[in-house]
Amino acid sequence: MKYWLFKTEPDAFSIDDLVNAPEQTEPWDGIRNYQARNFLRDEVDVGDLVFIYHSSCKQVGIVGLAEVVKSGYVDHTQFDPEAKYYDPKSSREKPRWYMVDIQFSQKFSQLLPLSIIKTMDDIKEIGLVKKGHRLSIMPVQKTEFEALLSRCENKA
DNA sequence: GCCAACGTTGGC
DNA sequence: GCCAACGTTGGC
Repeated sequence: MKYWLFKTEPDAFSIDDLVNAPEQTEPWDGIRNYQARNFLRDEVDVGDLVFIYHSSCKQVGIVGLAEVVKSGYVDHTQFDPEAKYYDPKSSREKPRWYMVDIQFSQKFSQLLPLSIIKTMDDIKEIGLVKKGHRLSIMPVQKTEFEALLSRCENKA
């Protein structure tokens, strides 16, 4: 099992939207970055755990946990000229972009702010704390995942 | 809204 | 294949 962190802008899609989604499950579409795509297509597996992270908003940080329920498949929105993430250079014969489905697992009673994550002694590798790392899909080491998770859950 | 740090594009 | 220009991300 692997661990991930997915960024989302809560104005577009928040943890509460995931809670309210049918079966609390949502396709994670719209990823248009090759490195992130490679993770979605090749490495994210059913059963992997995913931190949901709110970015570009007032309170930036980890807000909840989800589980992967469907591994990489073609993101059909790339073929739809009406869609926000339409990619005219992609084709059905050679699709460029992939997505996975995730299901809500839990919402933490308090958001774990990025500012706190940056001060945690045992959190040194996650992309969030590294300069200039902007990937919206990033792997999380098991040890760091566990440290972050316990920090989130102990903050009742 | 600013701006630093990336990623992508396209001319050569 | 280089690299300048441009677009995007995302914290602050």
